[in-house]
Amino acid sequence: MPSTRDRILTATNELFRRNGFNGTSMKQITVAAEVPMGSLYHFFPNGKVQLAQAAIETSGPAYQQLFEMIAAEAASPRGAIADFFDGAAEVLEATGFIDICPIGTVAREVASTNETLRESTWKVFSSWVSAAAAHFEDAGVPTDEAHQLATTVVAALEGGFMLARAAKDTAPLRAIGSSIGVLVDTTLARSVGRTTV
Amino acid sequence: MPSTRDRILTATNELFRRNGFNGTSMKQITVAAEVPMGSLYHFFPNGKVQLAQAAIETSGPAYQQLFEMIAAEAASPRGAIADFFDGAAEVLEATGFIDICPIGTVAREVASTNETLRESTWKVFSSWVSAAAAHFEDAGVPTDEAHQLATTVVAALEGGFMLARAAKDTAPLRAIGSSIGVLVDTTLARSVGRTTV
DNA sequence: ACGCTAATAGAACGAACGCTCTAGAGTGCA
DNA sequence: TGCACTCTAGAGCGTTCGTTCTATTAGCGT
Repeated sequence: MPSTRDRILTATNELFRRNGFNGTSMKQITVAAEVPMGSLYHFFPNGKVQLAQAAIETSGPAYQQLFEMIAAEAASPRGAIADFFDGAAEVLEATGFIDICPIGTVAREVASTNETLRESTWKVFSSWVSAAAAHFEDAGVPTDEAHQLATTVVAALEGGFMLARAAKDTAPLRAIGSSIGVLVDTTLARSVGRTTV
Repeated sequence: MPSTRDRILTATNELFRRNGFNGTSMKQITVAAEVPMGSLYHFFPNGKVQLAQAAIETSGPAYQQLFEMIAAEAASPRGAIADFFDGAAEVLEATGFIDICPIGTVAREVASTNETLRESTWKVFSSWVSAAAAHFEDAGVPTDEAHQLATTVVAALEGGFMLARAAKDTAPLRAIGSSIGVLVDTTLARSVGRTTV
């Protein structure tokens, strides 16, 4: 049995994946985490925003670690991209199209209404972009171009989650993965061509 | 002064852009639309879901019309892409980073909780994809590939909205626009090469 | 055994939620 | 003028929201 605090964070992220920030109530979280109200406010005395921030900033690095693991096992950047999108598609199907990324949903919900949470979401996204950009740089893509490509990959992934859930079908996600794979490959080929010659 | 019904729909979409579906209350809508509660339920007797559905399904075609206008004025598919993303970036800046697309936010909020609204959001997205795919086909891209590319463009656009709002900066959106422009160009070049030879 | 702090437990608060209801104002046709 | 119907108007319904509150129960160093 994980610690009370961990159970709260896990339950929060899981509920955010289904219902988002505004669609999730504190009561729901206590039920899902099997924790009394008092414990919730004991660990997060500043309430829902503080809890959401903690949930975002713990799940962010967790996803990044997952990405790194997939990237390490893949034979090439393009292979890693394919594994990302295919893996995401499988998770979507397995979970009945619950959102994969709780952060994307929350990001759009709170961007205009809560500066604290907006900054948290961006902190996570930008760290993902930096991590992906580093891999593209390693493969020979110039810094600026690598960063741009990494930004596109993250955007396409999040956009893919949205379309696949709206469609209740993984086809859009797989199509996007294929397109992004092509983009990564052509970008790499162009960069290597330039730097090698 | 637009009709009461139109004022309600406009106010609803505007509030959805800021606060999403769950973050917007019926009371807020009556205030923004300058309409009494009675009128709201007169035009949308089935309540918030019916109102949201109407808002989504009226704004969807409106955006599509805007897309078509931009596409018609652009010199090439790639130019159209650039105009889309640059235009979106300018709107974001001008409005203080209020969401451009109310549908994307709502889509992720309700996908797991309301089948009616999920279907509405997908109806809109898939019509956008079809419209974009038609343009790529006109430019010589085979049907399947055109559809895949169009899906990617929509996903990248929505993902770009998310990142730009989270960052409070249009740089991610512009970077993504540039990448997608490259992708469109290479796909077109490859298709034309194949079909011409 | 004691005292102190961390954590558990859930009832209860005022505010806000989506929605219903009844009453009246406006409009067009006979 | 009188009738029928659409629309306006907002108070008030029961429910749920995020949060606070007081009380009780573990865990642990001494």
